[in-house]
Amino acid sequence: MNTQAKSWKRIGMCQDFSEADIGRKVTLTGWVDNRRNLGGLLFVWLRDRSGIIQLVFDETLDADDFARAQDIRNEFVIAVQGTVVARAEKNINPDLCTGKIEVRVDGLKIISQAATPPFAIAADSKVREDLRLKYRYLDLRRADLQKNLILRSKIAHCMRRYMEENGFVEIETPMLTKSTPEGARDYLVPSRLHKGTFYALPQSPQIFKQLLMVAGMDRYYQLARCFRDEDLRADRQPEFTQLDMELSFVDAEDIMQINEGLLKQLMKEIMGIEIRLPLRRISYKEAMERFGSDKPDTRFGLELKDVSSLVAACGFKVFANAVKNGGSVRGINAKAAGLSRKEIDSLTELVKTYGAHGLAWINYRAEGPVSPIAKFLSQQEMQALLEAMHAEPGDQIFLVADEDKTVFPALGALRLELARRLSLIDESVFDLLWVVEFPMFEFSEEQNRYVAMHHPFTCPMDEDVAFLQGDLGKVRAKAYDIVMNGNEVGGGSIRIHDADLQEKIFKALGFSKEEAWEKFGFMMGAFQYGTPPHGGLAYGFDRLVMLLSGCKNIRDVIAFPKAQNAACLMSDAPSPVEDSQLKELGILIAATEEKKDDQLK
RNA sequence: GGCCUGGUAGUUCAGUUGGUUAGAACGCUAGCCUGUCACGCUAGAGGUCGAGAGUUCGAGUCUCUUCCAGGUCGCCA
Repeated sequence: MNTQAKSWKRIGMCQDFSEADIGRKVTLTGWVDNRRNLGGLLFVWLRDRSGIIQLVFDETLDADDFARAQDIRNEFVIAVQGTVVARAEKNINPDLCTGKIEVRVDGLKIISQAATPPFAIAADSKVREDLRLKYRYLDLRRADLQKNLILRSKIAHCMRRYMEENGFVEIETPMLTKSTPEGARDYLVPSRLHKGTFYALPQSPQIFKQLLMVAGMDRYYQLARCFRDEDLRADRQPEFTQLDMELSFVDAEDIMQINEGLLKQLMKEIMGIEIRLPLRRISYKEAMERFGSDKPDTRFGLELKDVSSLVAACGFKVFANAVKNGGSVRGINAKAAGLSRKEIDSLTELVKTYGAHGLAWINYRAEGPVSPIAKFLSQQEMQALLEAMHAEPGDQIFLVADEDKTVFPALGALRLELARRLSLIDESVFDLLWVVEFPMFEFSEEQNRYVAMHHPFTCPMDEDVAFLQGDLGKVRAKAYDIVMNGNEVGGGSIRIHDADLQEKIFKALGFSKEEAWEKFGFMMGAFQYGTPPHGGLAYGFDRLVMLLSGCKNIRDVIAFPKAQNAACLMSDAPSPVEDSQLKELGILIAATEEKKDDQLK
């Protein structure tokens, strides 16, 4: 071999080379992406994180090397030495960044052979999700996933830079923390030194960041790992990352302003989009009434209309009763939708999953309205209804009648589904807005009491404090969510820094002073020693990256995500542990069905 | 916990009313090939139809149970 004495250290990555390097002697390393063997001539695409460059092996190569080149297979890791040469005009590949050049190989080293991968390593390959997750390290070789992780890193860097420039200090908070009631299920970690007790992994750094304000750190931020033991969704993983921040001596206005600055910088640097400030703000009430959602997608219309008063006295019992019982009848006008009966049936199934009992519809044809509820309505009632819905011939009206807490989500979901089916969403638009004036409390049927909608340290709006002794449902919070394209990407609030007010809130939530001290004592204790007014916000970092990368699933922006059942298909976590480990922790596992079966054998 | 969709070759999928030996493309193996870039040509290997039970003369196809994956409602302060 004529090149043995030379170094095999690469002098650059695959995509670093261009026509400017023609004639240059190079050493390259990477994975074999693809090969085309023409007998006396062999083409290999060499791939690394940067991209692809074509290698040519031909008769000018040492005979030994050429023979070994025949053994090269996809995904082998190789090193080559050679010369960058120009491609003839007719051989230029316009789809490749390096398509005008190639490397004429004069030395080959097979660094690592590869078994045939279980699926093709290609950007567009459709592969079963469980296979992708089991062989995640191969899946991550795909250019599109690598692109996502690189974008994720860029976004994190952009955020950190903005925070540092604005006087924030990055501080790490503990992962082994105290389990607190309220909120999501905790992931628990048993303690060896204190048998029978458990740490909890943080659902968020909430309490610690507030204590940092008590400590006088003034402005804190962290790219914080968080854990919630709840069921997964396409945009929800059990462990995830937040950009978390907390600021002292601020009001909601200050926090929104500083975050608008962050969003502006982010959109400009990452997406090349100039957003106009200040961002739109709408109240929770308005969001629900107009869009049926507290995270409205306002890139399209199809707004909800309240027609309760028009049908309160009509002959259709479902409508009349809904209004009589304090609920409402609301509708959406699907302009010129032209949906078939079958499609309407599938929409009915959709609203039923949100608890609606049915979906009333009206096809407003040129010759008049056609509807299964037409026979229950007088001509005047129908006319008033159509007018209220701004109906024109060709439109389809959909109506849901129930309690508001059912009507809103049902119509909110229907609105999104209609937009998808009618292709009303412009995917190139980024729609950012604040939703403000959230309710402080929501009634939990399960616990038969009011619970904090955000968390119990959220400050109520000044003008609503009086309602704390009365109608808790009326109390609004100094809380705000940032919504992007119908997704909640961040949320926060002004916190309570006044012990008396905090006590009132706990009382409203049904905690005695003793209970509150037992659960949150270290925090309430801290607040006795001089607490600045403070508030903060946290972004769902993974979700934000997902939206900015255009991905539909949060797994595609996380290096090693969990499957839908929260398991890691690659490492097989969670898994049983050795009995000795359990013994050391003082833990006994209650017999499961499986174990009982084993014992019977 | 509920609902919906899917599971057939290594991968992506087709498989009609239950009926002969379950197919295609890509990938893989071998051979040929000096300008390929979705290389081409020839030949070949590769299947517990997710698993179990049932109906039937006969099940990839029908029924039940179950496992796995995805989506979703509940849940996610």
